[in-house]
Amino acid sequence: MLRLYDTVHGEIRDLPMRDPGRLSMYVCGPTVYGLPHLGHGRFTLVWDVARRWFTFRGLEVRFVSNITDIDDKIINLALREGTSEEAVARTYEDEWWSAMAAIGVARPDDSPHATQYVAAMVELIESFLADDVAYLTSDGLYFDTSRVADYGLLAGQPLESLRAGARVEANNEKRSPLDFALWKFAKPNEPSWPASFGEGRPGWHTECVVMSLDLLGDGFDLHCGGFDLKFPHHENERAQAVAAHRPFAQHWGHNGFVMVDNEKMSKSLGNFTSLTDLLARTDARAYRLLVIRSHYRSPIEVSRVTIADAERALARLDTLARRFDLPVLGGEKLVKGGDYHFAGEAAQLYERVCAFLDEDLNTPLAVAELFDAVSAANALADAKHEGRAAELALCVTVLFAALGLSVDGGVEEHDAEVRALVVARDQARSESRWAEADRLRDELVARGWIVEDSPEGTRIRRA
RNA sequence: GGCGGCGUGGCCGAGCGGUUAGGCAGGGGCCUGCAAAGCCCCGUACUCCGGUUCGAAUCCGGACGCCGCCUCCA
Repeated sequence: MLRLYDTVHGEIRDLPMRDPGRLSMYVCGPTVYGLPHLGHGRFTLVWDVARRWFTFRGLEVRFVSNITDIDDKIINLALREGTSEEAVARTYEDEWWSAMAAIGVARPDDSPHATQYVAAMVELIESFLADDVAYLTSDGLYFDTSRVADYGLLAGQPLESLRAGARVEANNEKRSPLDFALWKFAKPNEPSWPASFGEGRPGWHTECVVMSLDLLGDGFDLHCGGFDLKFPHHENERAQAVAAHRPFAQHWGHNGFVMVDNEKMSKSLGNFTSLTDLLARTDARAYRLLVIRSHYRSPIEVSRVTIADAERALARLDTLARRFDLPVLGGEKLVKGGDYHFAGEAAQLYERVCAFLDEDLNTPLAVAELFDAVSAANALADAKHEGRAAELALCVTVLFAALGLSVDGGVEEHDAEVRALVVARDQARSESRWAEADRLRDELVARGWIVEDSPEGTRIRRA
């Protein structure tokens, strides 16, 4: 049974399924006005891992994640750079998808754009006006949060207490500081859409509720995002669904932040590293390993030290792949558990890892178990139990692949000149000309190779 | 001010009542022509102060420190 922590109930619960065997999942996506940073990388990795694991376990997952392509930040950037909002959104959406591809996050089944859903949003807002749940101010339409009885459910506190904690608002026409913009009237030269209540653009909270319900339907299963979206974003999405009398997400999942020097990484703090920068100097798989080594709800510390640490751990896995000549699995194609059957130690490993992951995606325990299995496989092979060792090693790669981590021994290209050095070294070694062998090794090292001896002779790989 | 969370060995990071988490780094050994890789062994850690218990990192109370949300935010 697959279980997952649910924010509303504050406990781990069975994963709900409106249709047994099929899981509908919505993850709040990015606003495309800048390069994706490590925080975006974490939330996409976390939910990509979840999606992959649920798929591995036999569920048919429908995974939807939006692109917010109209927003104040986009407008401001377009103004600053003297370009159009469309151009800004397109540029950074392209950056987004290439970063996602680079870190191995599989494409959503649907990635709706806010600008494609404006008409539906207008319709929803009209119904709010009709029901007196929305009201007009000079700069737009607002949602009256007092009309939702259980407002504050996701925040975990009652409306009154939220209201008391709210800071000073710029807009004093709001009835409550908690009320939020459904629609912002267009200012000169801003992109806008027609609406019966006045030309303008939608507020952020309205798009996700409209798109998720449209694509996944009433009462869809799972709605996910970062902890910071819990309130007010998810609260407000939910409030609108309630006001529209539509059953909303049955289960809410939230992931922890990426921390830098014990502070949340965010654009507003300016302490972020873009994924693009990270990928320029790091194997993307190391970041995934770093992410799955801790629990998805915990904060993770990301620094050159922790990334380097993960890179070395990853090298240990790749070494295993090289030793056992393991297939490279994973990638864009999601792995299904039903395709594999294991015996002996591998079967036991499989059971244990599944038990950990089925219970609130406990990736750190699963990873620890898998690293134990790496040692075990090597030890078995050292003891000449080749068959058992190979089976266990294969199971390790299958389970890592299930989490989207491709263990890869990496066959690397080398030219004839390098090849000649390797051959010459093997020759020297076979004749016990050690000084010559060491000289040839030094030469290979100088060309950027790591040299290892094996029963089959000199093996090299990129340093 | 309200709500939530956290403080674990050199670092990262699990565990949440009794048994080695795991990784990285470090030390010793085996293997190796020497290495590398691999294997084996090693640190005996849980902010502090009380309490509950036969037994607490794990439960309760308090103190201190830190973080997050309440405003755009993954």
